[in-house]
Amino acid sequence: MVNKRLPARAAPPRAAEPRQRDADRSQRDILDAARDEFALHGLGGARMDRIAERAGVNKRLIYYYFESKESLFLAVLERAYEGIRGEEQQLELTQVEPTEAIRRLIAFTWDYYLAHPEFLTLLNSENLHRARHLKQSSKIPAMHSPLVQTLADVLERGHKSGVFRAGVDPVQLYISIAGLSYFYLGNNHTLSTIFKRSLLGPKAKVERLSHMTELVLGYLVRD
Amino acid sequence: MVNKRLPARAAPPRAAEPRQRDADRSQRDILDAARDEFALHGLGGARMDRIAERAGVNKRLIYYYFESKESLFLAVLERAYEGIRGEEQQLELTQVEPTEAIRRLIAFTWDYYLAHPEFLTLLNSENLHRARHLKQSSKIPAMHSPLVQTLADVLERGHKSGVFRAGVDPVQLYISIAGLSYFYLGNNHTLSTIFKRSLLGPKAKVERLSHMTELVLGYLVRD
Amino acid sequence: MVNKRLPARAAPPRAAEPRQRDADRSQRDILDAARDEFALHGLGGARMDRIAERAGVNKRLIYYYFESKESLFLAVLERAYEGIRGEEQQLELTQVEPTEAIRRLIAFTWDYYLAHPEFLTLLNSENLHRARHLKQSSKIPAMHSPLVQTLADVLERGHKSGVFRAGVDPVQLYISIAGLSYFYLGNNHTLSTIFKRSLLGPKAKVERLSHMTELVLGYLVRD
Amino acid sequence: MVNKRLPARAAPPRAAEPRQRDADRSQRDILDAARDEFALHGLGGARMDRIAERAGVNKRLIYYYFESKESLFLAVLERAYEGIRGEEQQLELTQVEPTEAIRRLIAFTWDYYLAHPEFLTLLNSENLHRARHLKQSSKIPAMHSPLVQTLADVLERGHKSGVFRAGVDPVQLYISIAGLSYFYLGNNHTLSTIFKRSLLGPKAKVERLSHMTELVLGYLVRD
DNA sequence: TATGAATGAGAATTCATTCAT
DNA sequence: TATGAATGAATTCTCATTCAT
Repeated sequence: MVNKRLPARAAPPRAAEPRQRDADRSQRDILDAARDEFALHGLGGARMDRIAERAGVNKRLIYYYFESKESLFLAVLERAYEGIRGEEQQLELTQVEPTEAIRRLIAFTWDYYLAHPEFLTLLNSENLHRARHLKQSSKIPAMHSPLVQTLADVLERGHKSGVFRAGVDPVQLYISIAGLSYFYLGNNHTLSTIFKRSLLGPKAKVERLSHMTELVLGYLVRD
Repeated sequence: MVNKRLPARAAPPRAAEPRQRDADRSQRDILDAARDEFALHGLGGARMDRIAERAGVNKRLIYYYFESKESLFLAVLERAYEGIRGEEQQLELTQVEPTEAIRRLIAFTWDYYLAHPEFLTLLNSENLHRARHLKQSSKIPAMHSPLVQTLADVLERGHKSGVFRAGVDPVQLYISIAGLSYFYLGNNHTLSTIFKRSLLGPKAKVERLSHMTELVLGYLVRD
Repeated sequence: MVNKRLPARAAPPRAAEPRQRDADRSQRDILDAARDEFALHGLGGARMDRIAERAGVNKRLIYYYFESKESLFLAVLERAYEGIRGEEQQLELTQVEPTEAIRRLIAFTWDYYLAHPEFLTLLNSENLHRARHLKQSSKIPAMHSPLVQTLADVLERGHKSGVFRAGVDPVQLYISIAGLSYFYLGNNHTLSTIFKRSLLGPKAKVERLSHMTELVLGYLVRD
Repeated sequence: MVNKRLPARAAPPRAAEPRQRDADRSQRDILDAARDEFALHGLGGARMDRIAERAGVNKRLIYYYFESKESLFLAVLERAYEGIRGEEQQLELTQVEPTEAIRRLIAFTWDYYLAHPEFLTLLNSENLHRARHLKQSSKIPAMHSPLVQTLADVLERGHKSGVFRAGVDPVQLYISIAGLSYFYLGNNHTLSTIFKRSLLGPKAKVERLSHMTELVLGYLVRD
């Protein structure tokens, strides 16, 4: 039941017969399993045993490819950022009208978080650890310059065409767009409990997305 | 020669001589220590040993007052919600103009999260555990009806006086207001790393607060 | 069979019923067991499991009293030095004639090493680790000043009374006296194998002691 | 992203490209590496991984040439004894005056131990294991008969010419000569710590050698 | 002859919790 | 109310060794 939250994505091999000697496949399986385990239990609560079992590999193999639990976590984190930033870049925000670009970005963020709840949990874990792992990675910060660049371009175009208000900081806006989805989805368990209301029903989801879109565009678009 | 005779550890926060027998004080100290420990390390990473040491009590005493780590966590969580909701109620949002009420709520949320970073971490932990503890508490949901009530009242007054737009869901709006601060502050470690930019300098803080206020009011206020 | 080498000295309690709550006794039992285990297998080869079993305590208790394997090793080492230096001081070398004092010291060293083979092995281990643990102890070097003092006194008295040669360095001499027994006993397994000759039979022991005594006195005493 | 792709370890001592197929060279490299590793960490503390890395060969190759860690240790031990006994035989002790022969033997032993500290550590390890490996070797004891023979000859010649005292057991004397250097050098870390004095400075070394020589000759030579 | 992939059986250490006083 | 002593069940990580090519 606990596992249900995470889509079964590439069911682990779990084969009883001796594992294929396929280094790449083994590493991928380990990373997939680790991502799910870390997402489900956090860094501290994750168990190397369970990761091995999920991945269908011998526990020792994890240490063969990844040095320790911590560096495995970093590897998972890097893959996670690669995932979202990679898809994000395919939105082609610079090719469409500014208003449409903002709509797309909000919807994409919302959909991605919905489809990848583990991403939220991983970030929470990493923040609990004060970005200790992230700070060892040079790859990750590099992925974010284009994002800021793109958003700045959208905002500028919007302003120049007289549609958007002036003086909007792209980083500030990005954090707001992300935060609107992040908090709703990542804290959905406590929120739905304290407000006694389902947040993930089909209707609720539609409503949230339009609320967020209206909120952001209501602010950006000047009349 | 042996450990117990030469306690080389960092000097305990409280006196070494047997603790005064003060039940209330002990419980409070335990809760404070637990809150800090859970905030710093999450539920999984928290150590009963450290809580006892921080609280200056014998570990056994924690079990005397609180049944287990889990129920200690719940007690901490209840106190945390009591804290924020209690202060929130003193904002007297129903007594002031709708626009001012929204400003106050945004600023209060921001300031409270800033002053109580442990609140964010506790919520993250609780969500990681799918609100398992919260669901055992009847006190907490009860605290939130007035909040929704109050916000609904503000929105209605704003609409009736022709200032606010119509059809705004108070829960939806509350989640947005909270999320805007929550994500920025709770994920500050990863965000400042990936965006290579300090988020907690005096100037950055002022800017964030006005960005959030403009965002929300830019959406709510109709022209 | 392997255990036979070390005298059973204070048979471990090994009781099945819950252990007495006697902190001192527990610590002593652990130290005794650790000494035997370290002596038998070296630091690297020693097993915390076996120490716990030998001591008749729960493995966890070892960590309760001693921080780690390494600091347990240091505690054992300190006790070992205390043992030999303590007995040595009761020889009253300053009270007897110089020649007799040297005889006594040689015989004592020989007998002590014979009775405490673990002392030799512990020192070997510590040297393998480049005295890493010893260097953390301030107690141990302090124990050795009196020894050097005493030996210096003996040598000086011997010289003044015209019996001993002049210019003998007490540290140098002590190392020689210790080394003569140490190598013979500590390397007895390889030596008896390569020389195809028992070194620990009653006759061999008598012969070794008189050889060493003649060697040292033959050098010291001038004619 | 993963370990195996970014080998961050200290650059291996040998080339990374597949090793030349040179059976003799590989075996020699393995033995050298194993000797160093065993000397540094003892049998129990030695790591097959490190030996392979040090030797610049694949770990599997060690098992190809040497059956197991234990038999590798024996091979190392045999080479070590061959080394010292081989050089010793070139001293030509039977060709020189008895007094000079003894001087040479003492100096050689001292110098050899100084130049080959690993020899001492290997012997310590082997004695810790009660000469378990040595006992499987027939080669090693055979190397020692000539040594005893030679020393017996020196002693007899010395006695016959009226220079040496009578009744000196060559094995006994050899053990003493070896022990005087062995203990000083092999236990140098603990000794220099407890006596708070450097034992390996140039002056200290000269003094030790003359002390040992005087000690032994003071005993042997009759007046 | 040579190697990368894989593993089972431990190893030290940790942790929440209970016992006895 | 308060505490020092004690523990069973994990948990991460290690290690010599074997498999498949």
